[in-house]
Amino acid sequence: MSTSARRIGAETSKTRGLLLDAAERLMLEEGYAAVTSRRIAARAGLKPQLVHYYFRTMDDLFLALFRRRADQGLERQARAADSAQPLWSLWDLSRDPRGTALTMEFTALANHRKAIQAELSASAERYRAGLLEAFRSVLTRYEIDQAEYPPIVCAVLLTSISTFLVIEEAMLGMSTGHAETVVFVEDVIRRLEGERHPADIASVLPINPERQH
Amino acid sequence: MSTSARRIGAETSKTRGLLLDAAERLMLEEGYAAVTSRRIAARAGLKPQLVHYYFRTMDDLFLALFRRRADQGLERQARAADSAQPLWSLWDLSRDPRGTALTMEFTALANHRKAIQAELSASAERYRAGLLEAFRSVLTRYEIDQAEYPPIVCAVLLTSISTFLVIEEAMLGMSTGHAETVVFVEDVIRRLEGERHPADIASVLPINPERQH
DNA sequence: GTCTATACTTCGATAGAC
DNA sequence: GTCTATCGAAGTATAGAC
Repeated sequence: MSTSARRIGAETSKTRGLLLDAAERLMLEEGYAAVTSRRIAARAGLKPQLVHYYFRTMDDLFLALFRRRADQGLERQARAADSAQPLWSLWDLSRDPRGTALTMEFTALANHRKAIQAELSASAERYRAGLLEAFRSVLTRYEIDQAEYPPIVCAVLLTSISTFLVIEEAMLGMSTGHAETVVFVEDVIRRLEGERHPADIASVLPINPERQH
Repeated sequence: MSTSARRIGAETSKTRGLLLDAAERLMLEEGYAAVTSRRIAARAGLKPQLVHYYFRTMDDLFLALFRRRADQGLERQARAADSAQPLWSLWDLSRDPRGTALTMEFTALANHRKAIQAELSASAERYRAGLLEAFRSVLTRYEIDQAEYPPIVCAVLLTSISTFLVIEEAMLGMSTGHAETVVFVEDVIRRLEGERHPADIASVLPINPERQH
C-alpha cells in the first residue's frame, strides 16, 4: 500500500538532466561527499526537493550518474579500437582526466554503497573485456608473440598506468616522473604503430567534454 | 583570548591510540565517510566527546592517522631497499593491500580537505624519491642501461601497477587479468634478481598488521 | 581524563498545496 | 512539475561538572 505511492519524474526531463550535470560537476570539483541533494539543487538553481522527485534515493541518483558516463565510455572505447591507430587512440582515451577522476570518486563511493559497487565492477569488467578484444586484434595485426606479451596483461598495464597518472595529477597535484613515463609508454606504441597521426585520434576524443544531453 | 582556551589530550595517551585504531579500522572497512566522531567512539567503546578532547578538529584526527602510517611506510621502504633482494622486497611491500587501500581512502578524502591533500602529496613525493634512489642503486648493480630504462620510470611503473591491482581487488572485488599481470612482472624481476628467497622478504613485511602502538 | 548536557548545522526523505 | 513545510537522524564542536 504505502510502499510505492511515491511519484517519480520522467527520465527524459530536462530538469533531471540539469540535476545530473550539477551533481557531476560537484563530484569532480569537491569529491563525492559534496554530492548532497541540497548542494546539487543549489548548483542547478533549483529546490532540493526536486532531487527527491526525480530520484527516489541518493543511490538512484548516483547510479543514474554513473550509467550515463559508463555507456559513453564504452562507445568511445569501441570507436578507439576501430580507429586507424588503435593503440594511440586507446592510450589517449584512457588518459582523459575527466573519465578517470570520476571513476575514482565512484570507487571511493562504492566503499559504503553496495549498489554502486556492483554496478561499478560490472562496468569495469565490460570495459576490460573490450580492451582485451582490442589488444588481441592489435597484437595479431602487428605480429607480436602473445605468449610473451599476453593481451590481457597489456590491457591491465595500459589501464594501470593511465589511471595512476590521472590519480596523482588530478587528485594530488603531483607529477614527478610522469613525463618520463609517458615518453616510455609512447616509445613502445611508436615502435608498433608509427608516429601519432592526430587526425585519426581527434575523432575519438570528446570535442566539448563539459556538456552532454 | 577565547581563541585557544581549549584543552587537548597528550599524544602519548593510550585512549588516543585506541581512537586512532578504531578510526583506521572504520576507514578500511567502510570508507572515509564512515569515520565520524560518533562512530569512532562507538567502535572504541568510548564517548564521542573524547574524540574532540584528543583532536581539536576532524582534520587533526585525519592528519594524525595518516602520519602514523606514512612514517611506518617510509621505514619499511628503506628496509626493503636494503634487503638482499630489493626488487622482490619492494614489489611485495607495494602489493600490501592495507597500505594501498588506506592511501586510496586518503586520496579521496583529499578532494575536500586541503590539509590532507598537502600532507598526502608531500608524503607521496618522499616515497617516490626513496623508490627512485632504490632503483638507481639496483639498476646500477644489475648493469641495466638506465637510458633505456630510467629509474624514475621503473619507480612510477611499479607503483602504478601495484596500486591499481589493490584498488580493483580490495575496493571493487575484481581480479580479471591480475594473476597474469603479476606473473608478467615477476618474470621481469626473476630475470634480474633470480628466484624469490622468502626469508629475505619476510623481515620486511609486517608480522601482525592489525595493531601498532 | 572522562562525563553530561547542549548548541548549531546539514543531511535524506515525505506530505500535501498549487 | 514545482512549491512550502516539516520530521527525524547524524554530524562537529564547546562548556562545565566530576
